[in-house]
Amino acid sequence: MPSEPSETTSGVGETPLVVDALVQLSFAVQLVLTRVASVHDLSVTQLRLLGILRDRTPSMAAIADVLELDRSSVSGLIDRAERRGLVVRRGSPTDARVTLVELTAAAHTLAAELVEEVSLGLDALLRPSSEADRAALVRLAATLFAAVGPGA
Amino acid sequence: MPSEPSETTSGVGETPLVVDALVQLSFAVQLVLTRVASVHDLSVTQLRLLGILRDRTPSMAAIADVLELDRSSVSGLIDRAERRGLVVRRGSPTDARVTLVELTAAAHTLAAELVEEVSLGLDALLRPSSEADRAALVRLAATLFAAVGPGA
DNA sequence: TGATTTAGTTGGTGTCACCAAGTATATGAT
DNA sequence: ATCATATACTTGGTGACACCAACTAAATCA
Repeated sequence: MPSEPSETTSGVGETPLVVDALVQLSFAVQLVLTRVASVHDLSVTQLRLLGILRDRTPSMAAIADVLELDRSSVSGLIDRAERRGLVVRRGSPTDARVTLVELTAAAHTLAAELVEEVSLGLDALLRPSSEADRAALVRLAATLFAAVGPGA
Repeated sequence: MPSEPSETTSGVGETPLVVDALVQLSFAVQLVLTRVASVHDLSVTQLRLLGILRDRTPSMAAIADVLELDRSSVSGLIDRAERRGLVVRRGSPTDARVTLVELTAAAHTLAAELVEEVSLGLDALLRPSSEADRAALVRLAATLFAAVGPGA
């Protein structure tokens, strides 16, 4: 539950502290993403989209799966991205039903900048933490990643 | 956000891994929040709002500060929450300009359920990780708050 | 008192996410 | 080979959310 720093009364199991920490951390990261995105006049979703397309050219359906969005949501998302010159729709050579989505050259450049800026923002967030704790975070995310699957 | 060597990063060395981990983790948490919220027909923002109001009765401005939202966004947020019987607007006895926002009894009950469900969801996420890594996560989040302060 | 700041609302715009319904293409069963 | 069904994507409609600019009302201070 997104609460403020302290106080987590109930809490199931015996891990309210961890739960709070996770939620807080998550919102802090989202805030960094939101800020970086907004500097470039993008939404966090568009930012995420660029991240996904940096090394892939997936179908609409594949994008919907990764983002856990409805297909129609992806249609709109790609419409807007296309209108802004960030992506191009391409037909699939093997299946006339599918549409593949590809980053434009300009968007590739932009994506690189965004990665840089997000890194800077998150580094700032992590700077006060110990190296050991950061390593633990990486392990934790890797474990989680194995269970849940690729997210962004 | 997939990684890429972020060259110019000032302080930390092998940054991209940690950055990736953080972002992945953040989206995984948001996904849990989104699901829990949607089961109760709420948005993540409303969920967050309930979390904040659980132990406070802040002014509109204070809510805007904590959530880092525009005041007008908070107006709309509270409008919708009020329409759904989750909160009540109360005038301040000391300053006729300010509006205090309070959870209804029903919303208090709901908030407790939500905390429960989020805890379950996040516990599931963390289950495969070691106790030591979870402890590191808590430390990390705590450090982060000391530096950045509440609000995220 | 009169000017300025602060609190909150309203109106307008754009993004985003959903659902239901529709088209087109592929696949499977008979 | 054909017909039913499944899959890929789009369209239209709705609502939430977030922003900005402009506005009212109440405090503050000069």
